[in-house]
This record gives sequence, structure tokens and C-alpha cells, in this order.
Amino acid sequence: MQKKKPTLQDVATQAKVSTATVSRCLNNPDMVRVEVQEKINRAIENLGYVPDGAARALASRRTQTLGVIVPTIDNSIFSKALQYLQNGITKANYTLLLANNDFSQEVELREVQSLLSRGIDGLVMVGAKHHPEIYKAIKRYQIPVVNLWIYDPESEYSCIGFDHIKAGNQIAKHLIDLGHKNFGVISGIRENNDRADERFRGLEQQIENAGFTLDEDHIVECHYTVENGSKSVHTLLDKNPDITAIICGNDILAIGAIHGAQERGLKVPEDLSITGFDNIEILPFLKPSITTINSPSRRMGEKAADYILQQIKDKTNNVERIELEAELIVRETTGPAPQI
Amino acid sequence: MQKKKPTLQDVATQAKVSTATVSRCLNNPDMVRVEVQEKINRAIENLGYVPDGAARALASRRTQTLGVIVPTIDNSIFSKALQYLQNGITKANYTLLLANNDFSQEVELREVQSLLSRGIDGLVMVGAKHHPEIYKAIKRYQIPVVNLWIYDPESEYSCIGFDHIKAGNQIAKHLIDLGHKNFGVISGIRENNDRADERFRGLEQQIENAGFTLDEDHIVECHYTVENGSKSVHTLLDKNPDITAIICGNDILAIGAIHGAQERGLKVPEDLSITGFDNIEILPFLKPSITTINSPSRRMGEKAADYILQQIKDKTNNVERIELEAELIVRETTGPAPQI
DNA sequence: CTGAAAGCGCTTACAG
DNA sequence: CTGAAAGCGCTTACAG
Repeated sequence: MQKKKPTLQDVATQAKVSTATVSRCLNNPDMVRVEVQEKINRAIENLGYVPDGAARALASRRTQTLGVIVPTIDNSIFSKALQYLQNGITKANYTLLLANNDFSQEVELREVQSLLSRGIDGLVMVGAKHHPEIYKAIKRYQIPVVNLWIYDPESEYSCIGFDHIKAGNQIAKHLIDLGHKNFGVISGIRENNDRADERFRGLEQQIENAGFTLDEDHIVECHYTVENGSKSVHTLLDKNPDITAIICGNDILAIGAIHGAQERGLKVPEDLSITGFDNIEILPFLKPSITTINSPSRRMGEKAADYILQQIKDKTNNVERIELEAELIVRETTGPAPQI
Repeated sequence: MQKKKPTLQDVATQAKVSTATVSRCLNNPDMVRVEVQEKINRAIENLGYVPDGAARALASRRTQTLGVIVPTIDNSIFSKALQYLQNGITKANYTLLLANNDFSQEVELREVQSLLSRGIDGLVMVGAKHHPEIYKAIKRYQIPVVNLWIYDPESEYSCIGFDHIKAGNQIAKHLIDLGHKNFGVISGIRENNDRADERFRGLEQQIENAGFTLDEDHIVECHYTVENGSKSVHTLLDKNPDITAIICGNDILAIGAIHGAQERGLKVPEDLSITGFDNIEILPFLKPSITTINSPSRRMGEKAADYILQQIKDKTNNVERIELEAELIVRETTGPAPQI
């Protein structure tokens, strides 16, 4: 009853050709006469033959699989990039082997080793800083790699992303231009997150250049949850009631921050300006709509797909560095600093 | 310079044992004497040996890989389930091969074939309705399968989820209890989405049982975007100005709907009640906070991991049907029907 | 354009 | 507890 899965050999036998010919018919049809192709295709259809990926990978040293490691899947900016990365590679009959590193370099190293061992033809990661062993391992496997979400003209590896320092500068400048002098920052955890760290440094630098200060008690670091955003507003304003602008590490924190401000009876932006980061889809529809910086998630996913597929196709491993724009989007949560 | 990747054979040679022993040392260490283990581990370390997944898969007929197909990655309820599914299987050294079907049965079929061909030890899908060929293909490969997001006590395949008809009932009942009589519905696209369809039928049934009607011009079907939520409110209210409650297919649509209501100068919930579905993280922090039904994404992901790993471990393929609660969460967007 | 044959790097009865 | 050997299902020079 339960038939065994047919193999290439079975197809060859039924079509009365060699396995080599069947293999060619599958992979390079134009190397095979049309009549023979038809015979083979009939046999394949007939037997319900499906090639075995493991055997194919072992013999050809290619897996038709790309590895991708994001910090967490459960964040719309990463899942959006994944979606478009996926769409891009599906056409070329590639599939994603997915892992997350949970913002830990050690976990990431293990995941990379696991992916490499399982067999991948290319690797996509997020951020510039990775465990040194990762780079060694990659070198060994000689596969194309690209780091998303960062842009560094000097980087040794390919990258597709934007300049987070510049992004931090932009936000701070926007608020300074509005007359704010006293800032609060609700940042994501900066350790092991070079993007969050550079954004922070960008805005700190801009604030200090403008002649203001950013003391330690004006800064909170926390994981990206709405609840943390809300709580942190209280933490900051309890200590420093005259903060007039709070810069959040991402939109989720900003949504929480608005909630926290409302709990304190503060009006946004009249009493307190708030900024986000990423520009998630719902932002323009919230009341008040949130000022933010747009993260080009979609384009990063698409371009990563293009880049890796191109390298595989050309059997090259060229370093490319693609800078994308991350523009400031001014909405309703930022306004002139209140007069005291 | 560029050394070849070491193989099991190299390890065996260096450790002066057979490849069989090295293989055992890797997979079933207690079948090997401790002293020999040490010799082998030293050689592995020394050579930087990493097993080849393809060869291993071909020889053992196991890939340590699970396939998962979601409608779209770019929706937090699915990405959240993925995150926990992933976490659950990582411990067992499994990795996810990820695909999305973009809400199309044909695409899903192709993806399933691709995953099976690539080699997976188990498969996780969303919803009950799949292309018939999918079930045939799965049968052939004899791997455990589980459908998430649905619960059907009669289903032929394992499922982990909740009853969408009941969920639809609950929402409608809540609004009816509040005195609403005239309803609008902004549903997701129901074709190829059994969850959306059953939710719709659940609420339709409850509304009609209560003696009210739900005409066609009280219903809009659209993709799950904030913008569609906002537009659809206008579509519905332009035609039927006396609708007092709008039931949305998910939270994203509901956020858009609130925006649309505000554009019309309507107060939520005083003039118009609005409900969502899924209970995404930010909901309680929005103003007004949104009444919704909680989708147990996290638990579905976790339980799917447990189920599949258990089946693989036991080499069984038992059908399990796990019902999870999807409770109504009443917040600020629903209130008594306005007096006319 | 096609075939015979080696080989990809493992695992696993089988025998001892 | 260990080894010799077959075999997993393909691909790919090589030869014709």
C-alpha cells in the first residue's frame, strides 16, 4: 500500500534513459533532446517523482537555501524585511532557513554554525558587530554574506542599510530646532545592538554640540515594549520634571511614552514632544500621529535578496555597500518647546 | 592557503579509528569508550570539523529541520507564533525552513512541495483548508503535521487553535448586549482564509439569531491594512449612517477604523463602537484602547513545537487536537448603543 | 546529445 | 565497544 518514494533511478528506468540524462533534464533541460525530455517528464509525472534535496545538495554542493538571522522575528521591522527577502528569493526557488539571535552574540554564533552545518548558499544578518568566530566560519564556507540595517563605507563585509549616527543627529536636530533644551531618552538596550548604540551616540553628539547636556538620569535603557515606554516616561519625568522632549529608541516605545505622558496629564506635543523610530505602518493613523524616522525595511529585504542571488549566480563574492535613506517624518507628536 | 573543509574521514584518520566510530561519538556518545571519545573530540577540535548536514540527512533520512508556512510573515500574530515556535525547537537543535503562502492555496502547494523536497522532519501550517495535493504529498513523506489557528474536534489532522465561530459569536453578543442593532463589518478577505470566514459566519449567525440583519452593504472585505480600515468606515457609514457598531477582522483594521471615525467627527465609543481581533501588544496603550479577542499566538507557537518534537522523538504520528481559549477583552472602544 | 561510473560525506545494520 | 562495507539519491567530469 504505502509505496516507497520514487527516485531518479526509477524515473530513468521507466523512461529508458540513464540517471545522468534525467538529472540533466531536471537541471539543464536544453542539454536534452525534446523528445527525450517528454519521455522523462511523463515518467516523472507518472511516478510522482520529487527530487531529494539532501542528495542533490550533497552531490552538487548547493542547497538552494539561504540562512537569515534576525535579532527577533517578533518585531515588525524585521518581519517586514524577512517578508520581502523571502519574496525575492522564492522566484529563484530559494528558501529561507530562519534563526533569531535574541540580541546575543553567543546565540548568534551557535545559530550561524548550525545554519552552515545544515547547508546554506548565503547568509543574511542584522547589524555590523558579530562574534569573531562567525567571520572565521563564514570564510571557511566561502558563501556570500550581507549585513542589513547598517551602512559603513569601510566595512569589510557587504552591507545594506543606513547611517544610524546620522539618523540620531536628525532627530535631535529636529527637536533642537523646535527650541527644546532639556531632553529625555528612552533607548533600546545598547549592548549587542550597534544600531541602537549609534543612534544614541548620534543624538547625544548633536545635543552636546548644541550646547546642552544629556546626563545619565535623562537616559533610560530598556527592551522594546510598549509597557517599558510608558513606565520610562514616569521614571524620567519623576526625576526631571522639566524635560520637554523625549526621544524613543523605536515606535513601540514611543506609543508607550505617549500613554505614559497622558497618564501624567501631559499633552503631546504641547507639554511634551515625543519621537519614535522605524515608522511602522500604524503610525500615521494614531492620535496623535508620531514623528519618526523611516527604516527602509522593505528595501533592505529586497536588496538583500538581489545581492545574494546575484553573487550565487555569478559565483562571486564581491563586497557591496548600499546606503539607503532613512528620512525624518515629522508628524503630530513634536512641536515647539513649551514656554516656561 | 584555503584549506578544504575536513570530513568525518579526516577526523577518523587523525583519531586512528573508523568513520563509524566517529559518527557514533557524534550521535550516540555513550556507545563509545570515554578514552576514544576524547581522542576523537581532540581531532575534531584540532581540525575544526563541522558535520555536513546534507550528507547526514541523506544517510539518516532526517534533516533536523521543520517546515513552516504562514500566510504572511509581516503580521505580528504570525511572527509572534513563529518566534515561539522557533524558540521551542532550537533547544532540540532544530531549525525552521520558512515560507509564506500569501493567502493562496496554489502558492502554498508549491511551497509545501519545495519544503518537502528540500527535506523537513515536520510541517506547521496555518488554517484548516489546504490544497488537496498538499495532503497527498504529506502522506507520502509520512511526517507529522499540525495546523495552527484552528480547532476542529473532528479534523483529520492535528490542530492547535481556537474556534473562530465561537469567537465571532462572542464579539457580536457583546455588542448586542450593549444594545446595538445596526452593525457594520470590516472583514479580511474571506476566500482562502477559513479563520476570517468562520469569524464572519459566527458573528453573522449571532446577529441574525438576535433578530437583526446584516445586509451586504453593511459588509466590506479588504486586506488587513490600517488604511483599508479607515477607508472602509467611510464606505460603510456613507451608505448606512445609522450603523452604531463596526466589527473589524483584526486589530490593524480596527486602528484604521478609529481613525476613520475620528475623521467623520464621530466619538468612539459614544457614537460608534469598534472591535478588533488578535489583541496585539499595543492595544491597551492606545487612546481609546481597543476591545478585541485575544489570539493565543504565543501558546500556539509553543505547543506546535512541543507537538512536532514529541512526534519525531516517539516516531509516531498521532493526531492531536488542542483547543485554546480566545477570550473577549473589553476595553474602551465599545459602549452602549447611542440613543437616537 | 547521452551513458557509465565515480563520488559527494555521512549512517547503520551486520559481524565480531 | 569497534570496524568494514554498503548505501542514502543525486551530480558531474569524462568519453563517445
